[in-house]
Amino acid sequence: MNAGKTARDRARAELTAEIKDEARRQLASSGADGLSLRAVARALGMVSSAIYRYYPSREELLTALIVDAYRALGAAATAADQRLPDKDLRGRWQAVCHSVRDWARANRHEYALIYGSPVPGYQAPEVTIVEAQKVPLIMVRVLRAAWAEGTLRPTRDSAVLSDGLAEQCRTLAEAIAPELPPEVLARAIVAWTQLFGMISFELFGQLVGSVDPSDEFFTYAVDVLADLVGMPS
Amino acid sequence: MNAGKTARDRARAELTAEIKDEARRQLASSGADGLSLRAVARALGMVSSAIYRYYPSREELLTALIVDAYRALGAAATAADQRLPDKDLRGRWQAVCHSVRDWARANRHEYALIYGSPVPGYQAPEVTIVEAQKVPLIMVRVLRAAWAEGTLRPTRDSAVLSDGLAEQCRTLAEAIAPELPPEVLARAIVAWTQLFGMISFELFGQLVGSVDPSDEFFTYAVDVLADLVGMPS
DNA sequence: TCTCATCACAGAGCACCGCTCTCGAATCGG
DNA sequence: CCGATTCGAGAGCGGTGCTCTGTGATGAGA
Repeated sequence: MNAGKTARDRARAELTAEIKDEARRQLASSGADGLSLRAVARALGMVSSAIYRYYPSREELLTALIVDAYRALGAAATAADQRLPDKDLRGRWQAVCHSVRDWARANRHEYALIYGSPVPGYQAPEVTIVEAQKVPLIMVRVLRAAWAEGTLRPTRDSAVLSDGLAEQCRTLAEAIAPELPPEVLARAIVAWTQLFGMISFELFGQLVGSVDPSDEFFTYAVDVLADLVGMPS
Repeated sequence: MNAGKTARDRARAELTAEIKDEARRQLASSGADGLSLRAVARALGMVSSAIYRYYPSREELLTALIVDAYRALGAAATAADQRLPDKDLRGRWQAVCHSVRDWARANRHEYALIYGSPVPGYQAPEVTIVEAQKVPLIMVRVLRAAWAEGTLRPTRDSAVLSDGLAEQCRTLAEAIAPELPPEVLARAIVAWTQLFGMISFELFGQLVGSVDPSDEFFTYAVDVLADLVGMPS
């Protein structure tokens, strides 16, 4: 893939990657706040102004790290899903949820970077939005499989969708899962927000004093969620 | 309350408050990252080093703002709960949930400060932990009222508590609600994490492209949650 | 009321940050 | 081989948190 490129081009691609790698290392050890272009430059033995030849600003570097983080998380979830037999729907659902948590715990600062408080004034470019949809899409994929099988259980409680919400869910369904009724999608979104809510609470220290360590609580909650969306047991 | 204090003491208390107020103003407009001691000092017409007589570091100022934010949120939730008749349990539950969201939307940066990614290396002092428990305690209070009435509905799905989780819930119950069985408390924690998960997703922009605006979704989800914890309808 | 310790504040300064500009050297395409 | 482009180094700007020092105001005890 580097064939036909000049030495300069190859050097540029390599350095761009090295800068990002070093930045990721610093992100992992000191968080997004502690990531400094000057420190990255220092670690790479170059002068700080040289970095700007590769990333025009600190924000662009962070964006690159954000995209990578979403990709890595999506890959982890996909792998977890595919590791189980297609027919084991509830198992797949649970595996996906657990893989997200495992990745988040293993990459706390990268998780915080993408699911923590956004930097004020930061406008997420299109590509990050696309990557961010990966995990929910995998969750929907499992749901679709269950729906296709006809084993997805109907909802059992009193909450009903308002007209506007049903409309939003139908619009969403058109884009990602045309056959799913709005009720199913609405519950999927509940499950989605719940999943990340738990993980954020655990990682951000809100669970200290209640269910910390939270392994068993997480397993339990994932089970509750599986029931909520109607996953067959 | 200032009686018996010297002029110096009163001036000190006043300035301490003024600094915090100005800091809160800056927090509201530019977020925690943008809060600068120097800017606060400038706005107050003093030199930056003078601030350190009142707050020994930026972190201490942030801690003061964090405590205030927890207090304000707790107060909002309490007020929402008390605004409804004691007997309207489901209404109280929903009102508390909505009040949290409303407060968060009206004070985005303060919400991000307390429920977003924590500053790396930041150790929450005891007082913030106490204040942080206010909202979940109010939720538990409504639950206890329903339990006392005998109208709390039993759980209806397949998820069962593991031994360790049941033990954690019992320990927690001893501290805050001795009569509640672990199953109820476990579900309350699910609801708690779900509530803040939704709000964070909404405020941090993760809902863009699915259910944004999310008013109706939130109302729906709160209803689902009420069912989940067994709130009578 | 005088005295002396304590306190508040201004200012200078340190080390860091993101970012810009300039300049000479290396590299490239024609 | 030559002109154009790219690159790295360095200096510099304005900002940050924080420390230190000197000076004047304030307060409590004699």
